[in-house]
Amino acid sequence: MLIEQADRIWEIDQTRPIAPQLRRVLRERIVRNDLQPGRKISESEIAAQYGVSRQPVREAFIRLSDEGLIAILPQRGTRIRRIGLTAVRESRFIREAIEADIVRLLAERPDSASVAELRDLIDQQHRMAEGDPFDFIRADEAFHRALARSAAKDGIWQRVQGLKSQMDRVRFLSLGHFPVRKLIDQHAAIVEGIARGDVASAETALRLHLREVLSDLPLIAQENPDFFDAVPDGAEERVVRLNGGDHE
Amino acid sequence: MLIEQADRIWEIDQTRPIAPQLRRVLRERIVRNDLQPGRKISESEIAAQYGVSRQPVREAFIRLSDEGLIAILPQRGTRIRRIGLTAVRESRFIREAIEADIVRLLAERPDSASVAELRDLIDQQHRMAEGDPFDFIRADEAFHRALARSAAKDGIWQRVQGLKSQMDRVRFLSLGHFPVRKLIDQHAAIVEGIARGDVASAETALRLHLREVLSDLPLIAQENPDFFDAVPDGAEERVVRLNGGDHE
DNA sequence: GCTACCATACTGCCATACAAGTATGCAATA
DNA sequence: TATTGCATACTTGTATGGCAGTATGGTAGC
Repeated sequence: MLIEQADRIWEIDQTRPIAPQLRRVLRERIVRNDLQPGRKISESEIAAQYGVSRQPVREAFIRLSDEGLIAILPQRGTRIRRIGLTAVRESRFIREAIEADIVRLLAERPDSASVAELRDLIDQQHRMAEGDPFDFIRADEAFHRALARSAAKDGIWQRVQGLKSQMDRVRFLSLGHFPVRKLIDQHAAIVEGIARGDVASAETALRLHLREVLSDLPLIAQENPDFFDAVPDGAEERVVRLNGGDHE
Repeated sequence: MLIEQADRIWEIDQTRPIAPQLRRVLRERIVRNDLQPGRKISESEIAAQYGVSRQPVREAFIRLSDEGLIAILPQRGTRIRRIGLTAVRESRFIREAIEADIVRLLAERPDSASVAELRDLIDQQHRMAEGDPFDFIRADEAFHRALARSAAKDGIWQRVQGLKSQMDRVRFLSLGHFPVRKLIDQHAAIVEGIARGDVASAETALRLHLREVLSDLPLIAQENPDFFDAVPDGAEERVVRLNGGDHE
């Protein structure tokens, strides 16, 4: 289940509700940069492409627009939004805040079953460290989701996913060269913090981890200027100070 | 601006895009319990009511469904969702996490202009403490929004608003009897923590504040059983431990 | 060569029509 | 009386046509 529900996420099953399927497919195509930022799309174009009418396409567009993946300009057209540094950072900020509290919950009352499950997931990650980066991304996703579920906040994960799409676009741009080993080690640090009931260290580990993922965001933006909004340079990111170590 | 853009939020301006207006109006009606939980609504009913076609209504429904305010059952109908204790608590949890980090940011680098603005808002709240509860809710909202804007995370507030609707439904049920004075004092505690640069105390003040708002959630649910989902009692809420004061 | 104008094609938005599934009430039957 | 079957009136989902506003390319005028 972790590896593949993948078979053909790219096809539309005409016998089931079309609009939600389209939403999923289009989001995937955008996040994976198959539909490139700046490209114009239209309801009729996509409708023809998938052999459906414009109506479900429109409904998919609306949801994607809410997610910030496309921009609908009335009477002018619809286009894939470029990746906005601000949007990505805000998504990360929100996600860090939420997951930090989740991890604190877990560390305050460590649960051996959950810890075991998380360690299992990390083992899986080790095994696929050298393989397809896609698989690792899925594994990473499973890990973070497991964190939420362990804290009995599974419903929250669904909310978070809408935000995640912004970050995911960046991750798919940096597919090859992110430090898998390092990320796995950070996962492990989080879990061990939880297992020891060390709230502060678990929280710090998580915050560091989520910052790592986008640490070379400016670099990626420089390497793929066409995919990003004009960068308002000088606008440095403000993140909360980590609780460990430093003091006034 | 704080008091009234209110004139007639309940009317539809046929010359402007209809779907977004409908979304706003319907959300307001649901949050204020004008459209009561459990009630069945249909696209055609609402369409006739506002003198528009089904299409924009449908699009508004989709968005409201994403917010968790209504449930669309294909071929069966659409109904106003009852207030789910879990959904409310999850919304509150997320909001606490985000705003806690925002407050930490502010307290780490106190900005006299922002502090002055926040104090102004609190003065306004004092002046309208005895007045229409609606006005106080708006003032409270302005305060929390100002927090986000001061941290240069204004974009985040828009994301948070989607979650807030769940909490707002509860607030509108408890309109008369929430402790306005106490809430204002808590606002003040947050601001003074920020002003002193006391990160821990500001954060704690905010977390306490957001918990206060829903402290009598079970009571409200008991008093208005028709508005709430069947309560899975015994499921107590898990919140993160506050950093100040308490220890094992 | 340059500018202003206009026809045309295209867009998203809305209205309407049709399709398919579901609840409901009534009637026929056991 | 209780139950089954069906006609009917809903529901949402999808398709299609018309509308108003916008970009675009060519052309006429200078």
